Amino acid sequence: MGRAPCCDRKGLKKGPWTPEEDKQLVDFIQANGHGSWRLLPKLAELNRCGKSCRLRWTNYLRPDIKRGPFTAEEQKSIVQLHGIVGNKWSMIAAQLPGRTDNEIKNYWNTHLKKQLRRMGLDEPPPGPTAGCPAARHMAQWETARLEAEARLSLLSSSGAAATATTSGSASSSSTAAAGAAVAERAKPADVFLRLWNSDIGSSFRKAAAPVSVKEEEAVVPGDDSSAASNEMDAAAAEYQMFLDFAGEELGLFHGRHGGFSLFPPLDVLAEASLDTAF
DNA sequence: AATATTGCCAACCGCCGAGAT
DNA sequence: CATCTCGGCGGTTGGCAATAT
Repeated sequence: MGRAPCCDRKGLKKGPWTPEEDKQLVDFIQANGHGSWRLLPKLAELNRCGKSCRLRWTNYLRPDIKRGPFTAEEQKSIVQLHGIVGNKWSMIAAQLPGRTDNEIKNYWNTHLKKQLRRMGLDEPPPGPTAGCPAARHMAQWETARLEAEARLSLLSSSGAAATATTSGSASSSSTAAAGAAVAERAKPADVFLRLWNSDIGSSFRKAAAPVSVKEEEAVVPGDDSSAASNEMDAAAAEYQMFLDFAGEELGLFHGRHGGFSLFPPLDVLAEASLDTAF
């Protein structure tokens, strides 16, 4: 019953790959394709588990992998996407051509997480709402919102007097409202703001806010948590609506724009071509 | 110069869903 | 339908390099 065993787990080499092993693997895949990873090590005469070969190929040897430091645009995309989908590294990687999920995960854990922590925007401490995706991602959401506002002031400064709202991470919904007002006047091709100012964004904000506040409250064991639980469910539902909206309306997770970023480059933004965004 | 500490990242581990038998 | 593996994913770790003391 079932398939044949994956591989003989005895005597297989582990640890860092040597240049010779790399060459063997690359030569074989370029000549034959990887086909079945289970059979590959035997066919390529590698003393490695198929899983190890797959990992080495996808994370390091693949010819289309982009090496080198992350660009500012890539960093932004990672932060924004992480704010939306969380630790779905493969999903984030799919939007960043040439980058692997492992690379992005490492970069997040070693660089971006620290940056956000310095800004006071790291994930909330474990608590009663730790499992609520809406609460968990509000900090990153806020990061993206602040950038949208900064871009708005740049855009509006060319026409009318700029009402810059870059007041830092402590800014509240009032600055969001100010940003929305400017957005209404400027009609920018800003995907984020369109989303933020939509009914979906509005209901998401309303649903998420009480959860964030509750997060700071201590929970006494034995308390009736059904009310809080209901709010968590509501916030999660709103969050799901946002995800659906982002995915279906914006083509966020289908690479429709080829190399996704919520924020197009400023020069593109200045041309304000809505057709390219939707 | 020697040692300790910190940061980085390649690779491993364990879990899970899909699919084969 | 049950059982089992494969392939893929996210979390974690170990070792090396860089930096600080």
